[in-house]
Amino acid sequence: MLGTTKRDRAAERRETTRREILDAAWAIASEVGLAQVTLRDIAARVGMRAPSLYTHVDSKNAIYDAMFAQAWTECLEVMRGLEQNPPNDLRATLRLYARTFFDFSVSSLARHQLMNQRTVPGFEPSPESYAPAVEVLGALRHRMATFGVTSEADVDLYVAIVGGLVDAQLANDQGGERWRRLLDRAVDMYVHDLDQRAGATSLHTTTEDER
Amino acid sequence: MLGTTKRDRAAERRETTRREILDAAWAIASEVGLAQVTLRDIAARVGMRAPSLYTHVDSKNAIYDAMFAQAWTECLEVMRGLEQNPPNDLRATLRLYARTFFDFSVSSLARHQLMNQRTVPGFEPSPESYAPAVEVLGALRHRMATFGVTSEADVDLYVAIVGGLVDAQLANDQGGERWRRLLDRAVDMYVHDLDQRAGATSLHTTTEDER
DNA sequence: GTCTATACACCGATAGAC
DNA sequence: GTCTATCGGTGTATAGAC
Repeated sequence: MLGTTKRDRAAERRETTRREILDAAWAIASEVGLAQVTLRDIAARVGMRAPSLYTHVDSKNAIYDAMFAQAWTECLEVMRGLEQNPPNDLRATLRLYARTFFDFSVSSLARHQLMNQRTVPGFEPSPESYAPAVEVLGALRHRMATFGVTSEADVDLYVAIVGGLVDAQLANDQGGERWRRLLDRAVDMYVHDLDQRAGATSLHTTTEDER
Repeated sequence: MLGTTKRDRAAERRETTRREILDAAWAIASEVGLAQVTLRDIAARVGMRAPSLYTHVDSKNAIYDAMFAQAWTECLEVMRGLEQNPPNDLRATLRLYARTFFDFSVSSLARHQLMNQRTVPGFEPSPESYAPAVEVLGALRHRMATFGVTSEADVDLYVAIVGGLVDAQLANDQGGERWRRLLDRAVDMYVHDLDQRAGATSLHTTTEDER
């Protein structure tokens, strides 16, 4: 049917333009900073005037929202990729997850600020865009549960430690490895704490002392 | 001398006005958010027009800079206050420092954003304003050194852990205690790791300086 | 010295012509 | 769909009143 084809082509074109807008926004964000992205700059990069963007996006924050969803979706894919050939002990798993998330986070300051910090004044992610972020945490929770780590506090502590290392790295030694070097040590000390607690409650699920 | 008195009085008045401006900025920041502070709102609160502020401050970022210095100076005083009757073992000391810094940070979101996050787009603290922040870290370093903890990595890890807990608390459970409850556990596991390493390096627990 | 009015350049967003 | 014109908002520079 011709009508359908036409409509598909139009939708496809629309999609492409939207992609170009987001790509332009990412480029500007990584060049001059996330908060320094302006609609006029985005428009100029895709060959438009600023108001024309509004036929493709609802607002500037909608652009941030789409970028937020993109970032966390990409993160989710990276973390899901780890489930292919997973390590069979807790320590190696948490080391791998920590390093993967760390490297992903540290590889783009603008993206990390969008994902994890509130560096854009008025922006609050929509529930739909927030979903993949929740899923990343859910995947981690599920993975940890297979090793018997199920308590909220245990997961919270792991998340806080890894997040703290990421933040410290980006804030104080951007492009360096000063905090990255501490990842394995931090995980080991966390796992040791878990083992100790598991021993106390006689909930031993993993063999330890590999290293 | 009359001249001197007059000049003193003028300077005093100037100082007072400056204080009022900063107080107004803090008030607005805690009410509507740090980035939502506008010169016109500050001016209105101190009974001025926006441009008049420029006779007392150099720019809006200069206001942020002064607030940054205030915040870290206050933090320094709080942390210095702990040196009055200090605990005599490492664990208790690090627990105390962590909890004190945590509670200080968590008690004002706007202040924490200004001190530790880059939530204000164009703002970068001046070296003078940054000084008290460095001093806080220096005081911690000195305190830890009295217990033989001198390596940069050891201090870095402690800072990252505490900072990670603070960020997680403010980002995910503002006003709650979900991550605050993990403070002692985190410190204990950190101290245990230190002890283990001190044992592993057999001889020197204190003379492990690096870089 | 303090403050004001005015003005400028920039921002996100809207209205309406083509 | 894209444009121009414009609105209300921002930080800030400056000239001049008191």
